[in-house]
Amino acid sequence: MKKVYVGMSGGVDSSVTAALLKEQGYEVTGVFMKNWTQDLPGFPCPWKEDFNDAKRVAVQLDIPFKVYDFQKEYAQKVVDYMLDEYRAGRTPNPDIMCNQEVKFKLFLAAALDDGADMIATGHYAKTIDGRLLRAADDNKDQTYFLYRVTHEALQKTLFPLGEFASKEDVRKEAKRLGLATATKKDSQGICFVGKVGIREFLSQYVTTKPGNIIDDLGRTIGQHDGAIFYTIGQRKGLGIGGGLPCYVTGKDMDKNEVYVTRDITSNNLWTESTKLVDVHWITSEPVSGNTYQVRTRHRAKLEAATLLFEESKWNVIFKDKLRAITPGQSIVVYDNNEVLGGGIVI
RNA sequence: UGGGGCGUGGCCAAGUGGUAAGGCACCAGUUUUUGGUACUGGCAUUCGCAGGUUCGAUCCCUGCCGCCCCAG
Repeated sequence: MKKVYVGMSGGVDSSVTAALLKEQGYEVTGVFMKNWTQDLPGFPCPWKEDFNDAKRVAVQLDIPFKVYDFQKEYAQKVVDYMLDEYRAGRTPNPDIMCNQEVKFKLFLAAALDDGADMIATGHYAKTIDGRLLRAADDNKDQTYFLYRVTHEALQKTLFPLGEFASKEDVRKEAKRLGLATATKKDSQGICFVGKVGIREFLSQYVTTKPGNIIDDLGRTIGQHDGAIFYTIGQRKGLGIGGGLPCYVTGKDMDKNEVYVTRDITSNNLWTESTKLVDVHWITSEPVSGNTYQVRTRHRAKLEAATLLFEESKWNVIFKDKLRAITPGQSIVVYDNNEVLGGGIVI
């Protein structure tokens, strides 16, 4: 009987994951990863609540329950990474880093060390022979967040929810199983900051100064309270009225300037190609010159793009120009249903 | 201080005698395990100010204030 350690966050998805595996005959142990516990002014960190929910479900399922404390590593690998990227003027994706560094590295290692044969999470994805495949439910597919997980880690991972046709089915399953978390609301936003906006979070760690908002004709048309808060394609929060909406097209951290356009078709907003850094390919790299499907943000539709390896860098040439391709964000490459890997926009 | 034009919510902007369109911004909500996007809803008892005409004025008249343009 295989021993599986299931990462239980206290949400429905991981609860169902644990329950299903147990039902399938695995020897399941629930593990709550304690990654972040700090409160922010006005926003208590929800970790305790989540912990209680996870524990509650473990008791219901009558499975062993453990807590792994990764706070130190999480702060370093995820939060510091995120802050550094923002300071550098890029827009990072901390959840991708969390999967790479914490869930599918630290957690996996600790679980194996504890005697586990496999780990499992409530991600909507499939894995076969250490390959990563899109979830059956295209609407919930979370492979975008998982492209940096290694082949070796995937070989020891189970994603039971990948076969579900919809989130509704997962909820039904949770109800059928009578899980305490069956009706718990889905979490959104960066996992560790909970309900807090990224803006409030960053404010705690960086000092910011007001600066100019400049349009494509070089005119200063407004003021912002810190370039770090803005990202490419952003519309809200600029406070500029009159005429058409404004979208951020770029920023200069040294000058503390934010650039915008009112022209939704502006070339500053639409990109036809980009280079990737820190690429990660799960089993093998793409064939240079071939066309694949890429995803430039979670839940964005797959877009055709040609991958070209030139001057030691992977270039992505989109079939159609894409909106708001943002440095620091990830582009994930798909070969039909399989995730080949991806990289970070330079 | 001669001529012309304008002043509608934070911004842009319709209306022009019958009781304030629309867009942007903003706020709220929905969607979303990143940022962001998108979607839905809310948002001027009031039209620079003061008088007058009228049953009734943002719309007509007078004066004042402010702004712009052309002449200078």
